[in-house]
Amino acid sequence: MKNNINMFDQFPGLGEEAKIAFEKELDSLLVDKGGLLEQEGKVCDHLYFIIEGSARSFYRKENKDITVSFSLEGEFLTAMHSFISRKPSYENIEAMEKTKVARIKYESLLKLFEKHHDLERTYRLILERYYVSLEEQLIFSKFKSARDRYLDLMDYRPKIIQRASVGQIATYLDMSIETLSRIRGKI
Amino acid sequence: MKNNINMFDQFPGLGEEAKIAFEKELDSLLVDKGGLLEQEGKVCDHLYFIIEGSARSFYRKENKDITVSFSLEGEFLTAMHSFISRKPSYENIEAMEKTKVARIKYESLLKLFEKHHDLERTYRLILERYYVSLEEQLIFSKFKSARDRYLDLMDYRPKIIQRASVGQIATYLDMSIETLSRIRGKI
DNA sequence: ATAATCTTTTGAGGAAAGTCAAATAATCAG
DNA sequence: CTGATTATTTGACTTTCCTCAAAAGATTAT
Repeated sequence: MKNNINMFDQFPGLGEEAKIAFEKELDSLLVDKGGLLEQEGKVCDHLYFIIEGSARSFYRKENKDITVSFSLEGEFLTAMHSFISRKPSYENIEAMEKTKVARIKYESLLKLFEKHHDLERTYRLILERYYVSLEEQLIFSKFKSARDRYLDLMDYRPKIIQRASVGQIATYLDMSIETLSRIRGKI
Repeated sequence: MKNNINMFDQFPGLGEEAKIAFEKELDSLLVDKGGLLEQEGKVCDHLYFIIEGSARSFYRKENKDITVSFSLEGEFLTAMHSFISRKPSYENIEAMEKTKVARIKYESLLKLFEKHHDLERTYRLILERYYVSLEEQLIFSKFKSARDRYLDLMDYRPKIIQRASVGQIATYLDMSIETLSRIRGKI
């Protein structure tokens, strides 16, 4: 449990009772590099929290894939669209290295909301963060050139540049591998 | 009040009490074409519901602007990023024609949440919808060519094509006015 | 260690969409 | 209604980034 402690640090409003009830519903999971936490075509039933390691969310289109987000230790993660809508996901989530996650089932979460309104609030806050980061990503992708998108990523999330491959970063920044490689060469 | 009735139709789980309490906190507003509901630099304090008319959310970058979304009658609307984070907004929201909105203050909403948990849930659902549509927009902007983005908009939201200008649609679809004009010419 | 595989870099050429400029069409104010 | 302003279309040219191809560099399995 020591590992999970920081999970709630981000949500000071949460009462002891709710934390305990929440933790009771968690189970934990170890995934190897390249292993899938979520797969397109299936409804996403879990909200994850990364204890150790990192993950990548991506869509597949024909042969190429499009990275939507990278997640590191201490972050919550799910295929939000499917988790929300209860429809099959278009999203895949894979571990970028050996990764340990805690996770809670959608159903369990809804049940907890009935008893613990502060948990529903916390979930709302997670959702809000998700929203904010998505919006930032959208704006940023529209305003900036390929080169600036890369420089921004270096500023904001340098760890990702260390931990993801050029190919993965390229699909995240919406440019070809070759373009990214050339940009990196000229810094 | 007759006008507002459909506001809750979208949220069947909501109890009578909560509806009444919510409506008590609403005030309504009439904005002329081009009038601003929200302005960059200010914290967004309101959640809006469009009773009649339409609105456009956009960011400004140097001289050009970037349209993030269009909203029509029956839809909720706010500068979500600022509304959530309580930081100054980068977003502007303008009426695209003479527009009637109902709105509730952020503070009022939070107070209502204390008493009416079903309202907090409804708000969560609004947030979820916001999220889903944003994600769809992000994916769609990455997967598709300029031409396909336009064809998609025609399919999904034909009313927008009728009501927004070529310039506004172009900034929404992230292409130049000229490119959009050429695409329209070739259909 | 060595071959086999996968990833990244580099080069050449091409496609998509952008910019600038001018012409045409639509809208608005008096 | 008419001139003035604003929006849209069209054309010529440029830029950005993509694709294809091949070489160089890492990584992995045997």
